[in-house]
Amino acid sequence: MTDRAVTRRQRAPRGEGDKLRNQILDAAEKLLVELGSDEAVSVRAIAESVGVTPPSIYRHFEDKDELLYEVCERRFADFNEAMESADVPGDPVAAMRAMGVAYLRFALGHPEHYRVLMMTARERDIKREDSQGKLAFDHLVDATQRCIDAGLCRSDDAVRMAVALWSGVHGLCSLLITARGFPWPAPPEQLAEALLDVQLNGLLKPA
Amino acid sequence: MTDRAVTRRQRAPRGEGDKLRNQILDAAEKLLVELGSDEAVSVRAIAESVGVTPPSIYRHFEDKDELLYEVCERRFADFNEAMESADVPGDPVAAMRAMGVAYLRFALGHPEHYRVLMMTARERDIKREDSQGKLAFDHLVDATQRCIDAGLCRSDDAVRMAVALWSGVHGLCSLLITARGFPWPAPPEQLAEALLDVQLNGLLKPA
DNA sequence: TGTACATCAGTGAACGCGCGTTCACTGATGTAC
DNA sequence: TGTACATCAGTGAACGCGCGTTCACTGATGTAC
Repeated sequence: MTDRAVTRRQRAPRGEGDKLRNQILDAAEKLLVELGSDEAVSVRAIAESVGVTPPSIYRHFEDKDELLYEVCERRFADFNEAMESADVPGDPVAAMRAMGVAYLRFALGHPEHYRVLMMTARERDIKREDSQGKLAFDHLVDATQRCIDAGLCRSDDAVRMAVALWSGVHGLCSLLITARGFPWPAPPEQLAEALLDVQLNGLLKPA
Repeated sequence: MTDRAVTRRQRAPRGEGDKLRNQILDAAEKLLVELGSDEAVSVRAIAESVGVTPPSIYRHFEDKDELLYEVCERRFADFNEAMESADVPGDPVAAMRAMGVAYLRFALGHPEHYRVLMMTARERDIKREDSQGKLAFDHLVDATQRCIDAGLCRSDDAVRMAVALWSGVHGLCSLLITARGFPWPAPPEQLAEALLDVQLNGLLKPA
């Protein structure tokens, strides 16, 4: 295989080790989305798709788990941005609804990331309290607290209310992702609207 | 290994092929619960734990997927029984609440089964419309319809309302199962009560 | 400016593994005559 | 009652696979003198 020698990757100059690192993350993300599950993505396939040998991966990531976690965490930063821009000041109820819709859009737009990060338990994740997922939840608690402060809610426990909201939206997203064969009575966005109607009616004081 | 010949399993008489079949299901279930995921359970481990060689499995099940699916489906029959006994006639609102609690109890009591059946997408499942999961959903729709018939609900779309309820309870269950490291503000049953308060307040007409 | 040297990103080859599944078979159980 | 035979549950051995990871290495890039 003299081809090998010819195709051999140009080694990155000193300062630019991050270039390959990012290429690895990009390739891993692409494979994750194509293959639909983190277990279907192999280190070997990632290496091949970058044009590098498998051991190179280990110069940049401790192991496969860390690599895939970082792939998702990176995309979840976008998720948090989407949540933040949904969370407009002013009407706190409208903000909560907008956040719910943004959540659904993100989850259904990136179902594989969502699955890996929010529907898969791994030992490592349990240790990370600073994950993007936690950040997103904090936003939700803030928005709920604003509703409480405006005197709009039945309860004054922002955390529990946020858990209820999160449960509903997460539940809908994960069911839509998992049970694709289920005879859903309406398209996702409509189901989300109906769900949010229920949740908000339940959280807020009757008009 | 003359030991092998000594330990060799007594072959089942003609009519009793189901005996081994059930032993296989039992062993697979035990392993599933111990190991916590369907991928961690191997056909070889199941065979060994029954005291049989791996190929024997294939006399009783088409492949691994079918075996594990049946393990869960079998347990989900219990789930449906629990849902049915929760669904007492009389007060339809109380019935819905009781079904929600029964759902949570089952999911948290059998998290591995729940994960395999309700949190994992597999090609095969999509084809099965007669699964126990679908049956459980139908119960929920029935209970919701009774609330509607009693003139208690804001909406008259039982299916959409049931989807909203299911989303909430499933969401809470799956979050509790997946995010075990999350700083939950209360024990599961209390979170469920709070969630059901929200959901029912949201579904029902204000008093 | 030129040469010897250190650095370290990426390589090639292999490790050791467990997996799901197939195949031709064995031999106890039951049946026919 | 006794013998030849069919059945078929379970076996033993192997197939072929892809996996994550480790290891000693190579050789271009950059640095010191």
